[in-house]
Amino acid sequence: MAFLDLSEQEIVRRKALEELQKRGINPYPADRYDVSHTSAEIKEGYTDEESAMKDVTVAGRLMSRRIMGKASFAELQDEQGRIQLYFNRDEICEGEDKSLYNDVFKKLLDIGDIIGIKGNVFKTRMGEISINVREFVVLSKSLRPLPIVKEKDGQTYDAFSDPEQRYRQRYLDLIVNAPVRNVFRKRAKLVQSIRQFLTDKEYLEVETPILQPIYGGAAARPFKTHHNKLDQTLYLRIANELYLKKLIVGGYDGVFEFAKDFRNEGMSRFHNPEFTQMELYVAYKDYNWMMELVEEMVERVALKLHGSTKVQVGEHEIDFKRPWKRYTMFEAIEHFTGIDISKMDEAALTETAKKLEVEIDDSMGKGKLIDEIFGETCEAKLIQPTFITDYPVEMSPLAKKHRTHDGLVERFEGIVNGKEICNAYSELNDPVDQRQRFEEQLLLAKRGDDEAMMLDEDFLKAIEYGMPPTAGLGIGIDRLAMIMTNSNSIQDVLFFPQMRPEKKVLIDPVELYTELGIPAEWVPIVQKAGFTTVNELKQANPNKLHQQLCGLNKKHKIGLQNPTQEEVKVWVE
RNA sequence: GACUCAGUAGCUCAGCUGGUAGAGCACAUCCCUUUUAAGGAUGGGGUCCAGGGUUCGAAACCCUGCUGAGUCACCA
Repeated sequence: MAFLDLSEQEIVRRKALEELQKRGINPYPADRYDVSHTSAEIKEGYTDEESAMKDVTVAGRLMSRRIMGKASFAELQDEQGRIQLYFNRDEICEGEDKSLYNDVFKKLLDIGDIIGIKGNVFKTRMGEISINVREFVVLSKSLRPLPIVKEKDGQTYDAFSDPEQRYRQRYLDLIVNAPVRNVFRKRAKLVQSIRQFLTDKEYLEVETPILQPIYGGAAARPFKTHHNKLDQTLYLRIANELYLKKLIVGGYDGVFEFAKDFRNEGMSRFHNPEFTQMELYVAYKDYNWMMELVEEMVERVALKLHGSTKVQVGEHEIDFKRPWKRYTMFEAIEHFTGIDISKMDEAALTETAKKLEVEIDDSMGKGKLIDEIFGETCEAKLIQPTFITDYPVEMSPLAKKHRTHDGLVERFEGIVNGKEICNAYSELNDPVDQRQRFEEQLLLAKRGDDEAMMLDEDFLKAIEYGMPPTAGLGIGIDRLAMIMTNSNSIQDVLFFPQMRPEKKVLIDPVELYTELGIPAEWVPIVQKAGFTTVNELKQANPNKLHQQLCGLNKKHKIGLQNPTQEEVKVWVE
C-alpha cells in the first residue's frame, strides 16, 4: 500500500530488503567492516605469482553484474575505482544449499548495494585482475535504482548528464561519473597546496567572523540576517578584508584565511551566491612583491595538479610559467584598441567609449569609464596569465594611492582565460585618506549605488592606531579551480551549487481524509489518483473518482473491497 | 531581469504533417561455470513538467506558470 507512489524497481528492492531480513540477514549491520585493500591497491599490487593476495577484503558499491548461470562477474566500486568480482556458485555455497548464491546474490542483491567481500585475487582469461569471492556480506541495501552508465574503450554510453539532477543529487553524480570525483580531488589539492605554500612562509591561518554588523571589504550586496538576543541586524560577510587588516594592526606579519563569502547577486556560470576566496595580508610589502608571490603560488598549484605549468582549458593551453605578462590598465587598453587614454579627461573618455561601442551612462565618473573601456575591450582577450596594474582611484577605496601617478591606485588583478582570478593592493594604511574614501562611498550610496561601501568606524579606529604598509590579496578559489580542472561552470567545482528549490507537491495528512469518512486504507489510493489535498478532493467529480479508485485498486492488486458510488459521493461532499 | 533552447519509463533518448506511447540500458521470469557496453528468450513498467485553450481527437499546436541550461544585462 505504501508502495503506491514507488516505481516498480523500488518495490522490487523493498521486497528484496524484506526477504533479506526474513532470512536473518541484516541489510544495515552496525559492525565495522575493515578492508585489507582498496581496488587500486589490488590492481597495482597484484603479480602473477601464486602467493600473492590470497586473502583480501574489500568493500564498496555493486555497480554492475553479469550473471551466467552458476557463475557471475560483478564490479565493485570503492573510492579508488572499480574491481571485478567473480562469484562461483559452488565455491560460495560448498554444501547442498545453494541459496546464498541463487537467491541472495542473484535475486536479493541489486546494483547500488554496498557490500563487503573476501576472496583471492586472480587474473581472468581476458587478463582482468579480479577477485574470486569466497564470502560476501550486505553492508547497506540500496532502495533506489542508480542511473546506469556504461563504458567501453574510454567511450561513455548513456552518461548521467542532466545538469539539474547532477547538481541536486550530487552524490549520484559522484557515484556514476568518475571524472567528477577527480575534479573535487583536484580542488582539494589546490587548496592544500596554497595552504602549504603560505604556511611554509610562516603566515598565520586565521578565522574571522562570517556574521558581521557592517559588511565591508568589497563592493557587493549582502545577505541580511538578524540576531534575536542582541536584536541586531547582521550581514553575512561579502569579504573578510577589514578583519584581516585588524590582525595586521595587531602585529601579525602575515595572515590568511580561506573564506566563504556571500554576495546577494545574480547567479551565472561564474557566480554562486556563496563562494570561496583566499585573502592574504603581508606587512611591509607592496603590490609588486605580491605579484611575484601570486605568480609563484599559482605556478606551483599548476605543477602540483598537472605536473606541468601548462594547463588545457577549453580550446586554450594556458601556461602559468613565471613571469606573467604585465600591463598597466592604460597599456592594456592601448594594446588592444590602439588608443592612449592615459591623458584623457572625462569628456574625451566619454567620446572614446562611444567610439569603441562601450555602453556607458551619465552617472559614470572618470574611473568608472576607464574600467568599462577596459572590461569591454581587453579582459576577454587576456587568455594567458596577465597582471593588469594601476587602477583608477574611484574604483578602489581600500587601495593606496599610486606612488607616482595621480588618480591611480597601486592595485593589480590577475586575469586568466579572460576572467579575473585575483585582486590585490598595496593596502591603504593612511587613516585620514581612508576616511575620505569612505565618505566618497557614502556620497555614491546617496546617489543610489547600492553597492557602495559602508563607513566602518571600527576599522578606521584600528588603522588610526597605525597599520604597517601592507600588501593584500584576494584570490578566487572557485575560479582558479575552474581553470585548473578545465570546468566550464562554477557549478562543476562546487559540490552543492545553489539551486532554486524544487516545487513540493502539497500533501494533506491522512487524518484530514479520515475526517471526511474515508477509510485510512483508501487514503493513499485517493492521493495516488491525484487528490493530494482535501481541498482538491472537494472539487472532484464523484463518479469519475469512483472509477479511478476502483481502477487503481485493480491495477495495483491492492485487494480492497471497492467502495460504492454512494460512499464516494459522501466523501467528496 | 531579457531572450533562446529544453523537460516523454529508474537513466540516455526517439516520437514526422495532431490519430491515443517507443528503443537501448536498467528491472522481472527462464537458459547460460572466465564474462566485460556479456549473450539468448519472454515480460512488466508512463500524471508525456503543471494548469488552461484550440480540436471529434493533443506528448505534439497556442497561452500561462514551474524547473534547468545557454547568451546578454547586472555583478567581481
